Amino acid sequence: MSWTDERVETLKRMWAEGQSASQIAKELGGVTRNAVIGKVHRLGLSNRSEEGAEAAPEPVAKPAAAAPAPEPKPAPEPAPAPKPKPAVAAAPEPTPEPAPQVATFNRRPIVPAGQPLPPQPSANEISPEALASVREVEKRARKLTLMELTERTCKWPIGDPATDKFWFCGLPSVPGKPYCEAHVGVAFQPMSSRRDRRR
DNA sequence: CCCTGATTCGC
DNA sequence: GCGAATCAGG
Repeated sequence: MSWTDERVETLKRMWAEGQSASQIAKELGGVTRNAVIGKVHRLGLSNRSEEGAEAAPEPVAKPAAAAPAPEPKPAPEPAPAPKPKPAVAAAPEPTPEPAPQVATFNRRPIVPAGQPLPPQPSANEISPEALASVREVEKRARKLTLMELTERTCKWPIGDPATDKFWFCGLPSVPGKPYCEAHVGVAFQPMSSRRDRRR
């Protein structure tokens, strides 16, 4: 891979946005973070501050709600809409994943108005052990913020996104999965037997 | 250990 | 110019 104008442009844009070198490298593909850093320096924009330009935009975002996919995969064009919904995982998983139930047990989840929440798993069949495990593990959640999540941290949302009482599990995720052991247990269920009979 | 950017230096 | 290796740090 070489530094085509287009790739350089993407690099510049992402760097300006506060994306890390490794993130940029992933986006571009075919290069390592070292390459990105090297290029950044050669371009002379090592310092993220730009004279007479934007007022240093904080890294990525400071969402009041939630802005999931920190990885705008394609399109070097559009700015990543920081508006998405409580959906989180970016799992290349074919497994049916019943959107994480965001908080609340005795109440219908309070969704930040607007975005339709994906199909609720509702009263599905999750082993009591799994549920117990989840309750247990959530007490030890690292309570990470959106920006603290990495590919190795559990991205299971805990709490109500509409309030301050919201964070992500953050415990070590199962390799290849977006969640920790406990949350994988409730997130990934086998093709339900007869639920959903038709269609 | 995970991650960050910075620097060096052979290519 | 490029980027792996290395350094320095959180």
